[in-house]
Amino acid sequence: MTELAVFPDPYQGTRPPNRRRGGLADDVVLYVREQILTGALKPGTKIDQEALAAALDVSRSPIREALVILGQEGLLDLIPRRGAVVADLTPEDIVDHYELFGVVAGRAAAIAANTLGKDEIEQLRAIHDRFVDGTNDDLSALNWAFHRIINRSAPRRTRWLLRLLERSVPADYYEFTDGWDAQAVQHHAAILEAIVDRNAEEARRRMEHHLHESGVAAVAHLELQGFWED
Amino acid sequence: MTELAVFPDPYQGTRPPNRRRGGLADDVVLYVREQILTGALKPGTKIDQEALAAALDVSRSPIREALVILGQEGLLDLIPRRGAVVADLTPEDIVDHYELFGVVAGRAAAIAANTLGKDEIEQLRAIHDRFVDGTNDDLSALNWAFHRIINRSAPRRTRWLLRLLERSVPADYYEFTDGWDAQAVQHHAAILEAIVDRNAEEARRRMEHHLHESGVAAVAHLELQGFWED
DNA sequence: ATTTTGAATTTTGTATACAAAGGTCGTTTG
DNA sequence: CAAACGACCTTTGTATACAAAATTCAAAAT
Repeated sequence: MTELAVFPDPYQGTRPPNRRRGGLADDVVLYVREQILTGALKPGTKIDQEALAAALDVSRSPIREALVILGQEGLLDLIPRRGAVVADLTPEDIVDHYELFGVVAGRAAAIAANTLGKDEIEQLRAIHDRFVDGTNDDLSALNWAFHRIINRSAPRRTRWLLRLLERSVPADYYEFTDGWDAQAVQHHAAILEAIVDRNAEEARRRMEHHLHESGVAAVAHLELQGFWED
Repeated sequence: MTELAVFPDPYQGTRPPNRRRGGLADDVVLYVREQILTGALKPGTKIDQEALAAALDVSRSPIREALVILGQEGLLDLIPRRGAVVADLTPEDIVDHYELFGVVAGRAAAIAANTLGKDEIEQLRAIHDRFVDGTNDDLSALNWAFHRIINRSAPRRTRWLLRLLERSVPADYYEFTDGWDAQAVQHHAAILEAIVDRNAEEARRRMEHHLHESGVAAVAHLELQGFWED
């Protein structure tokens, strides 16, 4: 099946060119997740394993493993002996999800404020400067790099949870929501300032606020896209 | 294979007596998770699918689905074409995990302080009173009931994450750690008070503190059990 | 003696086969 | 006419078979 690059790939380039990453299940996960998050698969829709297998030209084995993963992510409801259905994703769910993202990323920001080295703070500032500039760069990559430096300072389990929360939610709103870049620049600036000041509590609050606003933007984006039509 | 009841089951009694819940994969998950969390399976140990299948007398299909789930929970590292390895679980990981548990449960507590009805608060107080009394009751069940009422008030996604965080960590420390019951009573009392006072920020702080201390207790319990020996 | 190489073996990943539970739809019965 | 029943079909869950990658281990080369 075709490989769809939906999210930034930290392993980019570090992997032999034409070698597949994981198994077919990973591809199925990416495909179905995309279908759900773009609204192509509406909540309540039953996943027909056989049909999906036929459509993607794989057997049911990798399909089933993919469904298990998406079930764990909360994007599918797996009902024993009755199959998988697309989970209900209301605006409240999205807001709630980003709120959770906020408290976890906020924890990471607080840790970053306490532990980031002078050099890492310089990196952060350099990335932020390019983000402010806004020309000659992929903004979403810079946004990702900014958060990456902060999150890297958090302990392992926190990084694990951040990755999980990042996956199961639409990630392309910042490319389309009008005025979001300007807002994000403000937020990042405030977060950076708090980190420079070694003010952990303020860094936490500002990161929570940033993610809260991200949630609002994500909901607006989905509504505009007709995610909740019909 | 034998069914091992490790965690409290909210569906207890609401399900036809002799009917299995999910598939065999669920049983495998419970079994392997228990093996990992009790230290029977040490970090770094490779999971032999064939051997596990033989040991539990099932085929590799449910085994593989179980490994995927445990991989998502962070208890196994799944390396493509190379198999599953028991993940490293250091004291720092446990502490970090409970800290995360804390910020999420803290969010739930804050919401509870704002939204719980008078009747629900009465239920909470009733359960807490029995918890304080300490006789004629299963303390761990009461502990669970206390948190359940609070968590029920949180939105769906938050409840989902709480369930996830609850699973992948040892849950029986409170039965063995000396003096834990007394501490838990104090914590619960403080949380209840903040909720009664409709003081959301205080409820959050106290819940975070409660989970933080739980993490400390969990680490102490694991250390006492020789979880990190050899 | 250490490293390298490559066939044999093991183990994973995927496909297919089979058993059983769930759903469908027409018939029957009150 | 509505509800209950049941034979038929569909779909899931599990087992098995097969292909390909990884590991092992012994022999050869440096």
